[in-house]
Order: sequence, then C-alpha cells, then structure tokens
Amino acid sequence: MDFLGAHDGPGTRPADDVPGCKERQILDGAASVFARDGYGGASMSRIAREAGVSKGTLYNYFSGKAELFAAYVHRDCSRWIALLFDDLDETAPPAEILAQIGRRQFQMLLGEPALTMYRMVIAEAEKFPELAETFYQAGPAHAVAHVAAYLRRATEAGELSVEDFDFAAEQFFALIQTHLCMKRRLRLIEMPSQAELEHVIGQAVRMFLSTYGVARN
Amino acid sequence: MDFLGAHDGPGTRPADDVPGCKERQILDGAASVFARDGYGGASMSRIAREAGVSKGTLYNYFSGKAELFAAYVHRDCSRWIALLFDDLDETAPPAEILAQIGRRQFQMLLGEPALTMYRMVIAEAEKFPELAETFYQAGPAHAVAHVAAYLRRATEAGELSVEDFDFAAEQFFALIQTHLCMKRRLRLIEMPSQAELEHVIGQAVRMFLSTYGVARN
Amino acid sequence: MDFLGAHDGPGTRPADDVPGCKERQILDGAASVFARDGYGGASMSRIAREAGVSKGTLYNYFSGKAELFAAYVHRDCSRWIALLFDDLDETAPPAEILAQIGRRQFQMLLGEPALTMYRMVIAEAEKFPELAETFYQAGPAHAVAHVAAYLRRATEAGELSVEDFDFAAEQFFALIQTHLCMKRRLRLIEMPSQAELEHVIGQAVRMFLSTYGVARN
Amino acid sequence: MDFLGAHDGPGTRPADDVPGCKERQILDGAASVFARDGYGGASMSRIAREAGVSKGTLYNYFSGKAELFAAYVHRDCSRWIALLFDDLDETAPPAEILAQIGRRQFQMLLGEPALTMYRMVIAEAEKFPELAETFYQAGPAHAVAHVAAYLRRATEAGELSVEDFDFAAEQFFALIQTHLCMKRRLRLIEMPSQAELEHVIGQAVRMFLSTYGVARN
DNA sequence: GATGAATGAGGGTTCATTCAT
DNA sequence: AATGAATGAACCCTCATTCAT
Repeated sequence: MDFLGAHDGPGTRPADDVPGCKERQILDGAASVFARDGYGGASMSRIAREAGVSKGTLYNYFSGKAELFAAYVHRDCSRWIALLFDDLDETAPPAEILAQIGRRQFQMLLGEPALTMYRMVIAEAEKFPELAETFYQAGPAHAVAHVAAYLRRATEAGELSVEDFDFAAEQFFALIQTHLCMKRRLRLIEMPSQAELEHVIGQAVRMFLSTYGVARN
Repeated sequence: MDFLGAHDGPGTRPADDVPGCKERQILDGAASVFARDGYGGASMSRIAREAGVSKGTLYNYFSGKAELFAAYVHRDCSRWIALLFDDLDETAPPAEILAQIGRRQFQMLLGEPALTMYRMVIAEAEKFPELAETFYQAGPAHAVAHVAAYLRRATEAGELSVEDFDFAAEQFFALIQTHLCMKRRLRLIEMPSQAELEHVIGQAVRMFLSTYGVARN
Repeated sequence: MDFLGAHDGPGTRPADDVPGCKERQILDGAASVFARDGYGGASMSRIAREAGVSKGTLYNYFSGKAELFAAYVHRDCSRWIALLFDDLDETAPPAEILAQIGRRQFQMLLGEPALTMYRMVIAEAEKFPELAETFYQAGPAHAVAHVAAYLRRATEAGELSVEDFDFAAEQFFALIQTHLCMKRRLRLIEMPSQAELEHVIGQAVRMFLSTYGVARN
Repeated sequence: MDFLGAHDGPGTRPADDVPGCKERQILDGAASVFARDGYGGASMSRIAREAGVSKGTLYNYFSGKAELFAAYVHRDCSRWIALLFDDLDETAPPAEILAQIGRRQFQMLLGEPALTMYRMVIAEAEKFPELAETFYQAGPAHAVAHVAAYLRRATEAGELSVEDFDFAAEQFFALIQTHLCMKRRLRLIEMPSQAELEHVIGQAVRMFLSTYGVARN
C-alpha cells in the first residue's frame, strides 16, 4: 500500500485519458459511495459502477475493499487542513485572529467532507484503528498544533497569557464545538446561519480571552 | 412498536418465562449484537441466537432489522442520563458542583454504552434520522437542560452570573469535551486516568467561572 | 460434521416429501457434479441446481464446499465394498474362489463409481488428506483384509501355503491391476470384454498359485 | 522444474535471453505451477509471474490455458522413462536384473515428478483425453515394451520361459505396484524405506520367477 | 405464538482472456 | 514480440426475509 506517495497505479499510460486517471477515478468513485453508504454498506460493484471501471480493475489498483477504504480515508484526510491557517493576518489583535480561526474551523467541521469523514472513522474505528489515528493526526491534532503555535507567538508578543499552549488550543476548539456541531453531526440540522456561528464564535473568544487575555488599559 | 416499557399485561404464567420476556430477550440480544457489530454488521441470525429465540420470532415482534434497531436505540438511549444529576449537593459552591457534574459527564461520555451508542447513531444518522433525534434528546439535550436549570438557580442565588443559561451549559459541556473525548471516541485511547480527567475538569471549571463567576471578596 | 451417522440435516420434517430427503437430494446432486467436474471444477450453484434446492439451502446443510465434498466422499466410499465378498462359496477350490474374487474386484474397480472416486481422491489428496485415508480404508485396505482372512482360512485348511497373509493378498490384488486398470483409469478404454478380464484373472490366479499353491497329485 | 539438467545450448549471448528461450521459460513456469496447484488451481497470472514473462506473452505462445497445460504434459512426460533402462547389466541372472528394474521403477513411480504427473493426468483425463494417451505411451506402455524386450531376449537365451512377453511384463510391473504405491499416490505415506522396497521387489521377483523361471540344476 | 428450513439476491474476490500501446 | 491494464463472468458464501408446520 502506498497511501500518500504519488504512484499512478499499475503503470502510467499516455492513453486516451489523463495519465494516472484510473486511480483517481476509482478513489473518487469510492469516496462518493463510501460517503453515502459507509464502509459496510458500500459494495465494490457500486464503487466500480460509480467510478466507471470494471470490478476487476478495482482489484488491479487495490488489493481489496479494506485497502480501498484506507486509501480513500488517507487521501481525503489530508485535504481540509491547509485551509485552516492560510493567510492568517497575525497583526490583528488576538480576538480577531481567534474569531477568524473559529470561522474557518466551523466551515471545515460542518462541511460535508469533514462530517462524512468523521462519521466514517467513528463508525469503523474498531475495525480500522490506523485510520482513526490517521484521521486524528490529519485533523484535530494538526489543527490544535497550529493554534498552539499561534498562542505561543501571541504569548511571547505579550498579547496573550497562556501557559500550556496545547491544552489552551484544545480548549479553544472545544468551545467552538457546542451542540451546533453535535446536531450537525447527527444530521439534525443543515448548515447553521452565519449569525448563529458568529454568536458561538464570539462567546468562545470572549470566554477564552477572559481566561487567557492580558489586561488592556 | 412499543419502545418504552411495553408489557404484556398482568397475569403471571406458569411457563418458563415471564410476560413481556420475549421482547426484552430480543432487545437484549439485539443490544449486544448491534453494539458489537454495528447495524450493517449485525445479522438477524446472530441476534436470534444471542436472544435465544428463533428467527421467525424476531419477525413476530419487529417488522424487520431496521425496526429492531430503532427499538434498541430508543430503549437504550433512556438509560444513562439519570445518573448525571442524582444526589447533586447543591449547597456546595459552584466550582465544586460544576466539577462534580464534569466528573459524572466524563464517566458517562467515556463509558462503553455511550461510546457505542454514539458510534451507532453517528454512523446511521442518515439512514435513521429519527434515531439521531432520539439520541440527541435523551442525551445531550437532556443533560444541557439539567445544567441550565442549575445555572439558573445558582444565578438567582447570586452565586453565578449567567445570562443565557442554555448556552452557558453548552459551553460547560463543550469545555469537558476536549481531545480526550475525541481520542476515546476514535478508540485511540482507553479510559483516561483520574488525574487526567481532573485536570481537564479543573481547567474547564476555571475557565467557566472566569467568565460566569461572581467576584468573591 | 457427522459423516456416517444418520442425522437428517436440520431437523426431520414429516413434510411434503420423504423425511431426510433434502440432505440426500443435496448429496446426490453433489455426487453427480463432483463426479463430472471434480472438486475444483464443481460449483456450488451447479450443485444446487442439480440437487433442486437453492444455494442457501446447501449452506444450511453443509458449512461449505469442502465439507460437502467430504460428506460426498465419505458416503460413497462405503458403498462398493460389500459386494466384493457377499455369498462367496468357500467350499470351492482356491483357484475358483480367487477367480471369483478377481471377477468381483474387476467389476468394482472398473465401474464408474470407483473410477470416479479414485480420480477425485487422487486429485485432491493433498488438499483433503483425511479423505484419502477414508478412501484407502474403505476401499483397498478393506478389500485386502477380507482376502487375507480367506487366505488364512485356506492355509489352515491346507489348501494354500501362505505365510504373510496381508502381503499375499496385496500381491493378488496387484496381479489383477495390470494395464487394463491403468488404461481404464486414464479413460483410454471402455469396460473391457469379459474375455479380456478372464484372461487377466486366469493368469493372476495361475501365478498366485504357482507361488502359494500346495502340490496336488 | 528441470528434471534432467537441460541447458540452454551453446553460445552465450550478451542479451538477457536466448532464442527459443521464452517458450522454455513459460513451460518451466507452467510446470512448477501446474505441479503445485493442479490444472484447475493454476492461474495464468501465477504462471506468468513464475515464468518471468507477461501474461500477454503467454498468449502469444499458447492459445490458452488448456493448450499450455497440454504442452507441459507432453514435454514432461518424455523425461523420466529413459532412466529405467540405462546401463542395465544384462549378463546378470534374471532375478538380479528384474530386481534392478524393480528398483528403478520404484524410484520413478514414487518420485515427485511421476506422482504429480500421474495425479494431474488422472484428474484431467476426461477433459484432456489425448494427454492421458500421451502419458500412457510415454510412461507405462514404454516401460512395459522395454521389459518385454528383455523378457524376449532372456527367453531366447534360455534363462526364462515366457510366452506372452507383453503380458508377463505387465504382470511384473503389477507386482511392483502393491499398496505401497497406492498409499504413496494418496499421499498417505512419504517415500518408503529401502528395506520396504526391497521386500516388495524380492517377493515380486520370486513370484514372477516361480511362474516364468526355468528350472536350474 | 413459535419455529427454522428455504430462498435468491447480492456480497467480495479471482481469473482467463483481450487489446491498445 | 512483448506488455500489463482492463474486462466481466463466475466463483464461494452470507443474509434478511418468508411461510408451512
């Protein structure tokens, strides 16, 4: 298995379609079927149909359903993190930066891809422990590390007063994940309105700064 | 379907079972199989065997796998909430009460039954929307309502200064659900040590009170 | 697995057909398909069709293809031995008795059932060692034991002069299995004519007696 | 498999292969896979891998699996007979020569190559009748012809008294093939000890000579 | 009411064969 | 001549469900 490397499947072809297309095709098909039906509910036949390849081809690229599932999770886990921290304007005051981070986290957390992935790894954590680990590292752990790094910089700049950067970052993320998140994960609500999000974010920032902010005069 | 406490009427029978026994038997069997194998992975045969009844009997009591699953979720969702608030000593100061609530929530959240139910409901939320609702009401919503009620009483008693009781309660619960919870749900860790829990609880209470506490002099 | 016992499959039914019929039906279907296609070439679908049951029913009676194959071999191995020694007139002189035994062995050895079974167990001996053992015990070993017993009686009666009864019996059987047998096993010939058989038998008896006979004057 | 030490002919080539090599390569691969897995169990992929060529190349040289199998059997059947009669010292007395022939036949009959080929041809005799014929001619018929020729010479030399040379040769071979052979073919035993073999051979020679020997005085 | 034998569609997987490169 | 990616039929087996008893 070669999760993250760039091999193109069984030999690159300059053929009638984009090189390396088949593996992408398959993973795309797998993604849509797994996302819809879960691991157990997905059938290799459906994936093959969705991907527009034959069932046999699936097995030329992946040794079986489990490996295909793993490849799908590994590929898609790496996708949504980057956005969280691009172009963050660190000259702004902490309240604003934290709010910005909160906004982005909401976008990610509540978007279909992350919701789906969360559902899948939770459901299959027992069967695929290493996927749970991958998900955790690529998602929550990664995000916390970035925020912790910011908290350190801000503390060193005298803008915040944090001691345990990692824990404080976790706390900030926790404050974002109120029941809005829970309800969305349970598919009880659609994407909340911007106003609802801003309220949660505002309260999270307020509470966070009431503990970790520095006195302003 | 008769989710919550169906009974077959009064009157004991001399037979080897008690009235209403079959349904309980089936639900108990279903519980253990669904919990172990998930919805998709569970087979009606195994459930029948586990329950000690024939497959036919399953279909006499429940119209199919989906309904049996629903009945199981409905029944078991009602089980773990009560503990959260029994015997809470409300004469203690808020910090202590909140810590106590936090402790109990951890016990519930991280225990196998809740973890399992969470996993199942998340996994099947799309397929069984009404089960997600049941879970949400019986679990998170219920818990928040109780805490909100306490926050109201404490605020009215001048011990806290909360405005939006429900939202503050959600925030408190959120602060409890740091990555410890995430990791446990992903089966990446076993039950954390008491020390770890106390640390998370302590910090949650501290942050909560730094926002909602009243000055003590 | 219960190879030789008389259990009727999953519960005897007084139903619309003979009790215990399904298992027989399946084994008969299996016999004809295995005999035609071999173990590897036989498909459970074809067996089900041949037996007139559904594929699922096959698996209600036998846990899989291997067990079904084993059951078929075990059942059919026990069938052809009995004939070898029924109603043997032991008052006749050894030459005649041996010829009679030879005739019967030819009938069995060259008949379709034994040929088929021989082909199957040879083909699958590596995969199913216990079936090879079963075949050997039920067939060759059984036959030799009977002949050896006769040789002992005849020797004690002063009609023959054999020392190692088992070995001599093996030799007699060996003498029967000239290339006629080999060619039949290879499907190169149909059942040989009675004259051919008598010739082989006659020569076998002659050679056997030239070693183990007692002088007649 | 390379029984007899074939080599690629004279003349080294700078290239990685020699002319005509591919077909040999393929047949060698086919031999090892067919021998291990049987006809049905062998897969063209495995054969291609074992042979070190692509699957496509297989089909350039052989029109399909059946033909490849046939080619393999045809080629390998010719290999083991020669040894049977090389360097036979015909000046020795018949008893010794027959014993020597018996020894060599045992070595061949009970060796892996012949056992394997026997198994394969028996198993597929219905599907590949011409292979059975090939096997029979290359193996048993060939061997009998040689022994018959010897019996003729010995009879003409006055050392034996045989009338039907072919039939007598068959009888001699038959006497060698006691249950030792049967058990070995059924994989019930490993190669027997030399002592066991000598016993069978000795008794075979003794019985053979008691019929066909000439009185020595 | 309870049973469990019977069903047959569908599950994941393998493989002989083809054909564009 | 050689390749190996692609195919799709067929493989063994599972399972939710039905229904005669």
